[in-house]
Amino acid sequence: MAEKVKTVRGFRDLVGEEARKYRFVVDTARKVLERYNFEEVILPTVEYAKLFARSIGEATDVVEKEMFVFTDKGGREVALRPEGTAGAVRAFIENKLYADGTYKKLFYEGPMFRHERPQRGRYREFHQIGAEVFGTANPVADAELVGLADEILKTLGVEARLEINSLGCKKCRPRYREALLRYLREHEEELCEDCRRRLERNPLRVLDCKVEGCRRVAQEAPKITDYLCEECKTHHEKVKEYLSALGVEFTENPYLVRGLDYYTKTVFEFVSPELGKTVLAGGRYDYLVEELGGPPTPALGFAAGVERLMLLLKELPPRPPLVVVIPFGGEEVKREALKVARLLRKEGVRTELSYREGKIKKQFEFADKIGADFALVVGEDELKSGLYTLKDLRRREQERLPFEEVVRRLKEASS
RNA sequence: GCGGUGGUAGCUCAGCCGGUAGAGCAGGGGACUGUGGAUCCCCGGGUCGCGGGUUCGAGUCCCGUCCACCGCCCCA
Repeated sequence: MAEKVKTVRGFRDLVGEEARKYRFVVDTARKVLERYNFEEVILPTVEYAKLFARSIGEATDVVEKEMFVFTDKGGREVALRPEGTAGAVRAFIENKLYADGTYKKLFYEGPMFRHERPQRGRYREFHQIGAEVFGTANPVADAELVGLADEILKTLGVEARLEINSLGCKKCRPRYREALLRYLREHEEELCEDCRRRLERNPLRVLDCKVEGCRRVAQEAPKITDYLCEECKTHHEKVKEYLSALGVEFTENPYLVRGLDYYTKTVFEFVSPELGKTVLAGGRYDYLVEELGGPPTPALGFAAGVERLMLLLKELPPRPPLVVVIPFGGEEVKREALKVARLLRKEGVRTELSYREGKIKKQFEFADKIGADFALVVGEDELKSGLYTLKDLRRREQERLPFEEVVRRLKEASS
């Protein structure tokens, strides 16, 4: 045999049940999003690399070491998108979606790419379904967006606990950063190696380090919520108030910081206790549109990890019942079976026409093997009498029925 | 990127101190000439992940490499 070509590391096929799970997650999320009047945008997978550097942040891990970057034939640096928000913002600006002066609610879905070590629930090509709201600073939007996320997870039957925090704005975050940095410097020798490195670059990250010593230091660290300016504080209080009004349960986590630079004010994460991983996360990014060359536009959004949600699905909705049409006999029978199968499909019945030849026993074995619920025998006797043999393979009972009755029964079973 | 575990039949795995590969399930055929999940009989199937080394001889030992999984970092 010739050499087998395999998938690239971290890339994979979704086959059979995996494909159905993927579809179920995406379709379910889409239905909820459409009920909230979000509109789909279909975005490119490749963007100029600088888009991500400027939005996510030069110094973040995602940009620094996880992007698939390459040079195109014109010598431009392009990248496979590592997340969806940057592209959505770029599209919002490029298509001038701000022009009518209202706010815009968009969603997208598709593959993202990060060059990381693959493991369970983490692949180099993974999929996200994301939602973005452009053009409102109203905390009602924050609460409703989180509520929407909550509804998607509940509809999927996925359990996750919600954590929220506020990261402040241009006015208050620098003040907090200074205070935190001062505090962390005093305790530098208690921090792990990684965190000492983080100190200058991204001191907020130290707060959610899992190393014992760092956690102790973080416990006593100044909390951002104590440093919020009036506007941010009010915003944060309102978001919590509205969430409670919606009946969405949450816990406040002052150490929740997120790894991307563009966040302001509200940030949130839904964490699955079963996976020990975040399945959906997002927040507000009030300066990003402006920073990417658009008009000043407050905005917020989230992204859900499709693969992670797939791992948490308890059950898939069943496929509709399957009938196998079994031709038994000569050419005339095959012609009839072709027509019969087509008519059944036209009536909405999931139908497989058996291409097997030979003993009828083999035909039934085939029907059984592919998981059929019914077998419909089209043989010489059926042609003569006009009565078709319909067998319920689960109950192991069969009847000879006129075609109209066969259709009626199968349609009923399919509904 | 770092650490750990593992790759043997389609699948799950066994294979001892190195002596040239096995089980169960799955698959194909039959017992059973228009009826499937049970039973019995028969059968096919393997570059032991890949490359190199040690050895008279390597699935087994050594080195490298690829891949998967788990943890770390990070993240959806």
